[in-house]
This record gives sequence, structure tokens and C-alpha cells, in this order.
Amino acid sequence: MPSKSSLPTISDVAQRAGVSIATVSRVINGNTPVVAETAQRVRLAIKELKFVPRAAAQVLASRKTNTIGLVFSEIRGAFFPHLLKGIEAELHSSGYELLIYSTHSDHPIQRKPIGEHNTDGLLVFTTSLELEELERLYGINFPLVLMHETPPQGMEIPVITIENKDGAVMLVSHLIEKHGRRRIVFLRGPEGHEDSEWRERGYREALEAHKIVYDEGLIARGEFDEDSAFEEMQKLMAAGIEFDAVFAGDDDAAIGVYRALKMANRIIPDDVAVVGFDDVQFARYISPGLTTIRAPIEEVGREAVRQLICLLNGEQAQRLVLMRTELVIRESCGCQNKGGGERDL
Amino acid sequence: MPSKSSLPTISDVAQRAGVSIATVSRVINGNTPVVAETAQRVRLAIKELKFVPRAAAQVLASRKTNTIGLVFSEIRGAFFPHLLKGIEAELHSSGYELLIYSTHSDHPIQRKPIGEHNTDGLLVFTTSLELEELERLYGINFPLVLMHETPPQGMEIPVITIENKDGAVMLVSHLIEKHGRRRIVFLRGPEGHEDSEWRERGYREALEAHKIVYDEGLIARGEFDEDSAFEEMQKLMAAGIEFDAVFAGDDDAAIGVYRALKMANRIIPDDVAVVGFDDVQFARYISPGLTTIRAPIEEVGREAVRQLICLLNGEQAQRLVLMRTELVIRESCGCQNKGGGERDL
DNA sequence: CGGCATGATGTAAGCGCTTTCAGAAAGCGC
DNA sequence: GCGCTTTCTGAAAGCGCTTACATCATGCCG
Repeated sequence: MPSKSSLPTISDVAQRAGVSIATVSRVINGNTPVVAETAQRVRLAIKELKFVPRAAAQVLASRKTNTIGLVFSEIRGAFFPHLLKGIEAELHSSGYELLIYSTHSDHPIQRKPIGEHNTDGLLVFTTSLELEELERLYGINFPLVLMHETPPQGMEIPVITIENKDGAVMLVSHLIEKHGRRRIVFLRGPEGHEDSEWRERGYREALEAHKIVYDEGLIARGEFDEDSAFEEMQKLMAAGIEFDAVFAGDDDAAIGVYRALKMANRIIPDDVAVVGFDDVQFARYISPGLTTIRAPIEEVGREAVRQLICLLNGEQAQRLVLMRTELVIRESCGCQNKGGGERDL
Repeated sequence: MPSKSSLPTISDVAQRAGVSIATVSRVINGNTPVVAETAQRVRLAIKELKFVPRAAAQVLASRKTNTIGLVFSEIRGAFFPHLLKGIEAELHSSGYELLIYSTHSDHPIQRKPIGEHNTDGLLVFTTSLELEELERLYGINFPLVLMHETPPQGMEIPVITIENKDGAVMLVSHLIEKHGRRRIVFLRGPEGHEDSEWRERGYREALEAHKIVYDEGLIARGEFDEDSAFEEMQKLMAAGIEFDAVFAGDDDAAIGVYRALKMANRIIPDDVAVVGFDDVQFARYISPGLTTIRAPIEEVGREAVRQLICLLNGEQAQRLVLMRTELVIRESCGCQNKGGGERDL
């Protein structure tokens, strides 16, 4: 049993097969013709020695890492698995590896964790990368694709995102038209979060289209998560603000809204209608079923990878891919949910 | 603006700072003393040139990749984010990177995606790695930690797992003692899945302890996911098998059970009590709230990383870490859920 | 039958770092 | 001041691959 220090290298293989290391390299990479019989001998030697090329050496010599990076900030959130699944799926079919880095703000970064030194390109979700680093990477022409974030001034980086505004309009219009709601709370996401900005714009447009005056007092500032949503709702109610519906910003926040409302004995949807955004897994499981917007998150991941691969191949990528969103009606808005979600509980 | 082909290297830095590349390397790695003033000059040069060491070169020269790998098979499943979160958190505080590979069976692997050539050690979840590959890695003394899977015969690999059997016993005993259920269906997980094996053992022990005869007819074979659970329940009901409770194998499966039961107009928990396993996010959100076992999944991830790092440092790792599980009572078993889960909806 | 494509293989020069080893500079006691 | 140790720094040898280029048989044409 060989110790770890003596793993076989390409020269061991070459020697055993009676060829030069160049030939071994050629049969491994298959880009230069090698006589069939020789190739067979090499492959045998590889198998016998259980040889696996050291990735670092390949990368160093070929200047290609064959892996792409994903920078992400919020592993929590029902959102993440969907996105990752799409990315993984598309990546596998293209032979790239995935390096994931999630930027926790708490640990100051010493060595640069992810970038041009260990990946061929980067998938960046929302604002998980500091502007400075983004500029640096862009400056050296490093392949980059953004998700749910338009690039800063002057940078031409492909973006994949969803129809946030349309989704919000559908949601709010539904609340107004079908259920006669007029005092609709909007629970924003984090400051500077683009999804949130667009959803708010949609919210305002929908109000306007129905001649409802925008009321600053109905805007609450959450973080796209359960806890902050819960607290914001508590505050709102404590302040005695009246409302008959809540647009929760995203599904995670909707959970917090549910909790606060139930604790205050307000019935959903009779007293207060609630809608979310994203249609994550649990949206159909909670009670009442959450009316929300289906965002093709998985598809965003797939498309992001596709565009990045375009870039990696030196092809032109699309500047902007906008994914359609779709209204998913369940019961939390007041509907009876006839038909549709047959998988709902 | 430098083109991608002319990224600065360590020699550029050395030249600019008026030192040798060895010195630059020393201040980067900080393991050999360098006079403060010189070090400062080097750091300045690094900053000015925006130099980032190429990871591949470092890896090749130092023979350490500074990244650990995670091999996983089921990105789907409410399970995954919890695990990943724990792993990420622990990893960051130790300065390692994470390379994730999820083994989809559909794409035959050409190049070895993950292993000794691109990581310093591997975290392996359940049976995501083929035995042959596991043996190979073990054979070359490669640092390995398994999660939720005991190592094959003769291999001494550290394992992190949870008290599956105890959890199952708690669940089933609760069903029997508090709710008088006696015909309890057990919905298994996939063949060979260790969690499933142990849960079944707990199920049988609990029955035995209460003098209930084990009935083969009450065992259904799911896949730890919603769809197979749904189908299995349909089959069971179609076959006219009687039961007053279902132990769903895991929470994902419980969802499928809920759906099948509701579709058949059987009331949970009055007609049929349902319990799950894992306590994933949505368990508290569904209606009725799912009685389940809280498995410290995140902690499993953290602990796995800790053990792997022990190995990487040449220290001894624990052969087996067993995490305690805990009964979480909500309403799906028939309880009224007084107290406890104050975050439940 | 000589000259020349043609295609398979070998030779060797890196890729950009780390690290050993040796040398230079500086401090110390006698 | 002389030899000694003690620090710091530089030269250079790899790490294990890829790939441009050279080499060497072939086969083919005129």
C-alpha cells in the first residue's frame, strides 16, 4: 500500500507503458492522435497504477482551472437549494467543477478565497461580492455572470434575473381586484437588494393603476427572512396601523408574517391577506397555502451557467436574461384554490 | 488595464519591491521571519500590482490544496441546506475552501471530479461515493470523514452520525403510549441507507417493548422523498391495509404521506397519526404541525469538519461521533402542542 | 529510387509558486 | 579584533503537468 507521499505521477505511467510523458498526457487529454495500440497500453498502465492526474499541475500548465465559482451570501433561506440545483445540473453536463464560497461578513478574509487564481469564471449572487473586488475582476477581464443584480455603472456584465416588477404587480393587483384590499403592507427586503427594489416598484405601480394612494406608513423594512418579518409585523400592529393585506417581500418573510398574525389572532386571509414571492418548497405546505409568485430560481441557475460558459468559450453572452414569473394562487389571499396546485397539501 | 494574459506574478512583485521571489513568498505565507521594513515594501508592491497568488502554483509547490471536498448525492431534500450551513461555518473559521461535488448517477464520470488531486480531504455523505473509490482513497491514506454511514469492513474512517435508533424508539413509543396507536406503518428510506436501517431497528424495538407483533405488511419502501412516499401510501390504502399511524422515515416523506392522506380524506391525526424525522424547516409550518425528531444536522456538518481537520493536522480523530436526537412534539401525532415550539405557526 | 509531405512520438521548456540550502550581515564573548 | 552563532535573504531546484518544436519513420509522387 503506497503511502501518500508516493502517489504515481505521469512519469510512472510513462515508464510502465514504455512511452514518453507527452504521450501519456496526450491519451489523457485526447486532443492529439495516438496510435490505438499505444493508447491502450497507456490506459492499462493508468489503471494498474491507479493514476489520477494532479489537478494543480494540470491547471498550472494549461492555465485553465476547469472549475467555476459561486459566490453567495445567504445559505440560509429556502431559496438556495433551488438555485444550487440548477447550477449543479447545468455544470455537470459541461464538465466543470463547482467551487462555492459564501461570504459571511463576520470573518475577515485574509487570502482571497475565490477569484481568477482558482476558477475560470464566477457566478455572483446579488451583492455577495464587494464592489472593489468586482471591479478588480472586471478590470482583468475575468468571466463574470451576475444573478439578481445589475452591474454597477460602466461595467458590462451579463445578468440573469427575474421579472420582479411584473410579479409584484400581479400579486398586488390580484389583492386589489379579486379581494378588494386597499391597505396593503409591503414588507421590503434589505437595503440595496435589487429584487426588493423592483418588487417595491411593482407594488407602487399596481397601487397607482388602481388609484390607491401610496402610504409610506404601510412600508416595513425587513431582511427577506422570517425573524425580521416577524418583528416588523409586531411593530406595525403595536403602532396601531391598519391594514387588510401584506405583501411579504419573499416567502421566507411570509412565514414571519404568518407567525405574527396568528399570534395576534388575526385570521389569514379573512382579516389579513398575505402573499409572498418565490414559491419555495414550503409555500404550498403552510396553512393557509401561500399565494405567491413562482420565480424560476432553478432556471436562473441553469441560465447563469450557460451564459458563463459562453463567456468561457470566448463567445458573446447575453447582456440580460429576464425570466418570466407566474402568479400561483393558493388560499392566503382569500381564494379557494380551485384547481391548480394539485400537489398542495 | 492589463489583459488577462499578463496578470502579475510573484516575480513582478519581487522586482517592484527590490527583493527576491523567495522573500515575497515569505511575507505572503508569514512562516519565516522577514524584517519589518522589507515586508512592508513587499506588501505595498502586492497592493499596487493587485497581485493574487495563483492557487494552482501554490498547491503544486506546497503539495497542499487548502480545500476540502464534500461529496453529496441529494441536493434536493430539505436536509441539505442545514448540513451545508454547518460545514461552511466551521470551514471558514479554519481557512479551508470548499469544493462540492454532487454525484448524479445520470452522468458517467470521465475525469475523477474530486479526490486527492484537488482536495486535502473529503467529507462523504451517506453512500454518495462508490465503494471502489472509497477503497482507493482509503488505500492511499487520504483523509476521509463519513457522515451518516459506517465505513465498510476493515476500514477505519471516522463517522459522524445521529441517534437514529433512539429517535425512532421515542417516536414510536410516543405513538403507542400517548395515543394508543398499534398499527403503525413504517415508510422506509432507500435500500442500504443507513439512517433508514437504524430507524427501522428502532421501530421494531419499540413495538417489541410494547408487545406489539411486527407486521411485514405495514412496511413500505420509499426513497426519503415526497413522491415515492405519496405513491407508497396510495398503494397501501388501495390494498386495503389498515393502520392508525405512519412513521414517515423522514420529513420529506412525511409531506408525501400528508398529501396521500388528505387526498383520501383521512384526518391527521384523528384517523391517522403521522410522524417524521429530521425536523427540517417546513416541519413546523405544515398543518398539522409535524411531530418529528430533531436531528442536529447542522452540528453534524460542523463536527465532520472538525474531525477532518484533526486528520489533516495529523492528529487522531474520533472513530465515531453520535449526535443526540430529540423528540419534537407538534400536532400530527395527536398532541395539542402545549408549550414547546413557540415558533410554530 | 530520391525527395518530401505526413503523422506519431519524444524532448525540453516552461507554468508560478515553495522550500532547501548556502551565503551575507550582524551580534556576541573573549 | 577574531571566530562563533544567529538572522535574514537570495539562488536554484523542483512540484507534475502541457505543449511547441524537433525527430523519425513512413508512404507517396514523379
